[in-house]
Amino acid sequence: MATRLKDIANDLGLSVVTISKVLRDHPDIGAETRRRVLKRMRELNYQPNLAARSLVTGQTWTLGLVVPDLLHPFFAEIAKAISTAIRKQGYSLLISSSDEDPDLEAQEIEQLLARRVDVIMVASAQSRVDSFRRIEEQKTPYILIDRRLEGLKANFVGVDDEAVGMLATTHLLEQGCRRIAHIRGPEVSTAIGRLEGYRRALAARNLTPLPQHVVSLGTSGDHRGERGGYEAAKRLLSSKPLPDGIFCFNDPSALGAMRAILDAGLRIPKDLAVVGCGNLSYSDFLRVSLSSIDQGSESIGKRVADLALKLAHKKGQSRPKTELIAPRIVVRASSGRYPVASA
Amino acid sequence: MATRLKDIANDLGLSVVTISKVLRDHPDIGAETRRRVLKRMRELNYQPNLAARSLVTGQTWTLGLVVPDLLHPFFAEIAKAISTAIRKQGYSLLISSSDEDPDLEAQEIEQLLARRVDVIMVASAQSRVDSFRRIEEQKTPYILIDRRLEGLKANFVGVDDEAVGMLATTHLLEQGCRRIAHIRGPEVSTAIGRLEGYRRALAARNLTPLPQHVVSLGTSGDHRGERGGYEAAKRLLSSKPLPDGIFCFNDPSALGAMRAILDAGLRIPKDLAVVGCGNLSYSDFLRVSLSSIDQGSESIGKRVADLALKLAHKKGQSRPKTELIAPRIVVRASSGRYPVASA
DNA sequence: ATAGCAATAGTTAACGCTAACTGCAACGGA
DNA sequence: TCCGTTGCAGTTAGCGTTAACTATTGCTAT
Repeated sequence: MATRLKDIANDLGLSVVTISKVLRDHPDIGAETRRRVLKRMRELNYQPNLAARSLVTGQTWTLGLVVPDLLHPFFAEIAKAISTAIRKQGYSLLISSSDEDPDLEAQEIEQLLARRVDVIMVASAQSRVDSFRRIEEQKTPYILIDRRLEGLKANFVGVDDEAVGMLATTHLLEQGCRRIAHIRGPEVSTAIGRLEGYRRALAARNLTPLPQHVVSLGTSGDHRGERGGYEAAKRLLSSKPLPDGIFCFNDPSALGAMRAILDAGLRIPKDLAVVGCGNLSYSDFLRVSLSSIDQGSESIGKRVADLALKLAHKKGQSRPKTELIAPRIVVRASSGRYPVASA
Repeated sequence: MATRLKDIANDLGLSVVTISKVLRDHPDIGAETRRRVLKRMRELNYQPNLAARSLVTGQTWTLGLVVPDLLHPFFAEIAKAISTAIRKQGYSLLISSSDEDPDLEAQEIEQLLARRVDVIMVASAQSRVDSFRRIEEQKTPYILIDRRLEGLKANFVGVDDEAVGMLATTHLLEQGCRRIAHIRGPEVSTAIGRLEGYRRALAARNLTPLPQHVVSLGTSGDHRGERGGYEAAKRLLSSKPLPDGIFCFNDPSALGAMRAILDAGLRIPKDLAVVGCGNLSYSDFLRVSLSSIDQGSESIGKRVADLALKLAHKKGQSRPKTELIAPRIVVRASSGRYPVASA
């Protein structure tokens, strides 16, 4: 069916190895022979069988990526950036979506190990490290994206979540908010980091958050958090004293929260300012455009890719690297500095 | 490093083939032997080397997907649905984003061919069929998603674009619009089909669109079409007579168009009703929530996956299949039936 | 002349797995 | 008793490629 080295070798009266050497730019081939071989390769549209090559070299020229949700623009953008960056080097990308399910994620990681991908990249939904120990056993390099795991010394690329929390909270403080609430995410490093940043920003002004002003999204409901944000905000709206600003774990939860606030007849940002995190593409078109922390997903993707390529090429273990991306804030109507559509 | 069949065979004093047979549930293995082998496999955490297996079977248990843009929720959802559906059968998904660039897409297809994926699935940004002829040469089954190509008899799964155009336009007619404009997309099958549906819906009421009421998004600008929609709408707003309804090729262009309309001081839907296509996730949260045609991307993904699995298993060629998904309309504020936020 | 080397091409074996066939013992029916 | 069958395991060969040697020239330096 497909052309093999052997076909070219037969056509030209050469040995298979000679053709293979031409393919790999091996020095000990004469100019004329090389020319003939290359010509015939083009004619037959030769494509090396990567399975065969992998079998002997141990490299697959394939990287594996596991994300919690491909639909989430944050992860989609990372995936896209990785794909673009590695393409040039001849690598392909095996992507799977774990649906935020730790078991599914573990299963996917096993798949990637079975396929002997050169590097595994995971934005993990797990809290246990078992899967990663398995990866280490197989001596496959891996990179954690966005979320870290306790007790795991691994390569990591992600946003500086504490900086995220501080940036958002400090911004709200600067807008004049004094009773700032936080809708926090699940028990993963990102949520913990943002919560910590929120606390530290308040502490820097000698403020302490009221217990009833830190509520959790909960794990129930839709995966993106709109519903969770809606309900968390409703709880905040019935708390006393009423908060005058909310820093939301992510943009979907911020959208949910804004809906709850508007439904309750309050004004954004006049009565309550809102800041999200993620800076989703459609923020500009919202009823009240959402201020948000940009996590630089494209740059995360790019740096994951660069690190992955580095790991793919060097054989031995190397000391785990941590790359923190600095977040930046994009201020829109929901936190007040600009004209407000809903006012 | 990783466990091989040979290791298990040595441990148990059996031959490699016996182990391989257990692995594949071959009948001629005794119950006791099978038990011992399975036990040892679990202990050693055995994972078959898929490269080796592929080499001998000719199957890679890998499917390839090329989309124009992973960030676009339509394609992201398709990718996710495919990934979920094929996982259960032990297949993995190689995904690449062509960035709407025909040359890049052709290159990616070559990559997938070199990797001998079992089925190639493409939402194509190409207008030429060369790449697909290449796929046919290699006798790899393939499926076109969403966009068809002229002169290509291929498996196709996508929304019925003419129905999309008719649905949107008929809806606007029912809302009382009489001068309905269309912001059309590029010269690909989807845009052509929707335009055709738009024309037919009008024709069914003995209406003909004015030439100045069919404007093109253009290829320039950002890939999602917000900017294009904005500018196309501005052209429409300076045309005479002013349209009273716009059917937009996709949601981003509808968002752009809505911004242009609001910027011009007009009201949606009172002065101008707008319908998009794609039913993006955040439609509920927009300044004016956008009526949109839902293309059933999840069901497209599911059906692509099912078809792909079928193609992967049967060896011979089979007659190309076409599966058309029926679109449905989701009516929101931008086309009037519901209370309007911006009014 | 002739060891020694560079330049070029070929030989051999192996990567880990599976398809197809062969071997052998035990059993049952004629 | 003998043969055919059935149940179970092993042997052989090959998938397409590459790593690591080996072989054959012809040339240069001694």
